[in-house]
Amino acid sequence: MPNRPTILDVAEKAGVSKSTVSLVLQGSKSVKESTRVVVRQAMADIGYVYNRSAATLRSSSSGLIGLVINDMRNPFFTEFAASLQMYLADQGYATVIANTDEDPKLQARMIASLVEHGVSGLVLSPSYGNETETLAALASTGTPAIQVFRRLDLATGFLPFIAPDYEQGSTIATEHLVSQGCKNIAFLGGLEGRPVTHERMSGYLSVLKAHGMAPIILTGEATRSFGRSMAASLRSTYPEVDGVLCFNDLVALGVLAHCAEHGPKAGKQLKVIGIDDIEDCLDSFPPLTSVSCNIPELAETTAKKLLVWITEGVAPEDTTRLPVSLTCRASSIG
Amino acid sequence: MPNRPTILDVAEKAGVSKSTVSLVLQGSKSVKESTRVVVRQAMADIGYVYNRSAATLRSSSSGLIGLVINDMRNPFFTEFAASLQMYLADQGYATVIANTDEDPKLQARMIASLVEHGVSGLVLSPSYGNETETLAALASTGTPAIQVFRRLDLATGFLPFIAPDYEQGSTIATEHLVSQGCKNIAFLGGLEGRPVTHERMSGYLSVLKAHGMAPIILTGEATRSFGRSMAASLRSTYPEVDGVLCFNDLVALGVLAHCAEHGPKAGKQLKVIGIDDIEDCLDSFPPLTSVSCNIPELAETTAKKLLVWITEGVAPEDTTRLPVSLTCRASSIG
DNA sequence: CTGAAAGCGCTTACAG
DNA sequence: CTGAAAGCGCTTACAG
Repeated sequence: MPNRPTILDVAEKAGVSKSTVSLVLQGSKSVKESTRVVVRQAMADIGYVYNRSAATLRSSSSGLIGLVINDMRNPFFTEFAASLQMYLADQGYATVIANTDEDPKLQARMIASLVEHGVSGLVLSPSYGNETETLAALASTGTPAIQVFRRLDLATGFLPFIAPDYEQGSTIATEHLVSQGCKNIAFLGGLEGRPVTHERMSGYLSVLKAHGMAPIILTGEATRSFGRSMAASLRSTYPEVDGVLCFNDLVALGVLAHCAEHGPKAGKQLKVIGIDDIEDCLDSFPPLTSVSCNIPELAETTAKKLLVWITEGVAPEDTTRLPVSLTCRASSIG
Repeated sequence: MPNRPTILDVAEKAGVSKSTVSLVLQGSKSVKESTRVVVRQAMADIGYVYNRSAATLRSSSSGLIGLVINDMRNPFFTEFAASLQMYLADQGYATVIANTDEDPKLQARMIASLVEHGVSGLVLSPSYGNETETLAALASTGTPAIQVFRRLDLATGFLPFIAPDYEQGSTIATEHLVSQGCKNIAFLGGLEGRPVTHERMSGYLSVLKAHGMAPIILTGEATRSFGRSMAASLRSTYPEVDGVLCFNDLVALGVLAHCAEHGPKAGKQLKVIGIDDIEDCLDSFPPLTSVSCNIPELAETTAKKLLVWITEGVAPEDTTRLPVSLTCRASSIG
């Protein structure tokens, strides 16, 4: 392969100066239509490929957006990532997705790497721990960055935060369980002491209080297998429980899996609700009622605010909460 | 924020020339340990951040690897992506993950964009269709690229291919069903006419032939919901079926979901096997027997071969098949 | 082991 | 509407 052609080659082929080629590349209005056509044709003829590194160096804007995710194996995050990437691609930005697997050390390294690559902006669904390093990596260049779903304590007033209104979500979910006649409602999953756990629990607590009911709380990992095992211990320890709100859909799906195997009948004897409304909710038995966070909308909002920040220098407000709704399916009606 | 410091600032602060700083950055052996320390310290002091765009421009190696995936919502691909990224990160490469959602148009655009960004190499799990454009985008710069899992027809001899040995997988899975006493074994899922469907079917067909059994084949989408609905029609149309091999785990999990709801008893009356061995196999009811492709190993093999190609110019052989194994769980033993 | 100089492929004012 | 020139921040031979 001979040396990759440059705008100089294009300019020569098209019989214009390289500035003109550059302007065509940027879609400038000040290039005559006829020259634009000639230049485009020349590019096609000699197989020109735009070199973004050069452009980035000169203009210090890479057109690259970093997305750092704490758990890419959770379908919820995957759906968010896919939506965000689609939207950004439409706007001419490429997305670099990095998975930190809840490892804060890795998170700091990934962010540092993305910053070196000159990302124009960053979306972070953070892992907890090591906050100082993570934020230092971010602060080193002043790259616009938004945190989503979870909030790092140290980052208030520095990293704008966008998330679904989990408190509202757990409120309407718990109200729904009450209206379905549940008398003993448990909350399952979510790691103790995490802000996001408390948020998702808060509506549950206030609704129970309003109805004079006592909370039953079993915290733990947000996984299917935790859901399965908790369903078992719930049954032996609190046999009176007839409704559960789960930290997320994975936990709820684990509960349903246990019920399918050992009973009680989900939907009938035990009403189950998850949070996130991932696609798998449709295919469980019975289909899972869940608090829908409208992931595509959340992704689009995040992308829009980030792009405004990047292109116009206007940072979003410190906290944005998006409304949620309850998608009722058979697991809570019966 | 004042202008981001450059190696010139570091050099000044450390009292050396900028070449020396550059050598330190590259970990060159020819810098005295004592100067190395001084330079590193200077970097830390003034908050220096490496500018990779500049380095890329000069050295034409970006340290960026593109991963283009046809379906990021399938946990199988997510696990592959996560493994690949971890391995590459260890080697100092950042991964750009792009999802094409089975859209070949999008695939061509994504690849073109990655190439513009100067990725050092590319891993492609292709969407079918539009092959010419996809390959043209790839060929435009001669970027080393490997296709995984699926193979584009036009790409033979041009895009090396790495995949699990699906034929072997379907062979051992079908043998297992036979050894468990199944008399009527069906194959479920996978789109008609796709090479990957035929591969996964081939072992099934040959084992059935060897045992003088007649094949029962229902092709279709590789999703949970397809699995559910196919389980229903299987039961009404072929009630004699006592074993099924599914195109992938999602289909098999759909079948299990149907069985949990309507019977027959999976594992007992109907033995079910999937392919891919994703994590969810552990949490279904009953746990799903599956052909394990050893995703982390596949990811590592792919990464290693790609890096050898990039750094030493040695392309991998045209086809690499990795061995598979059967992970037996309750869905096929009863 | 370290320094001075050229150049990677673009964009960006500035003239004309 | 188009051209000539400078420069973005590195790396890379080449001297010394």
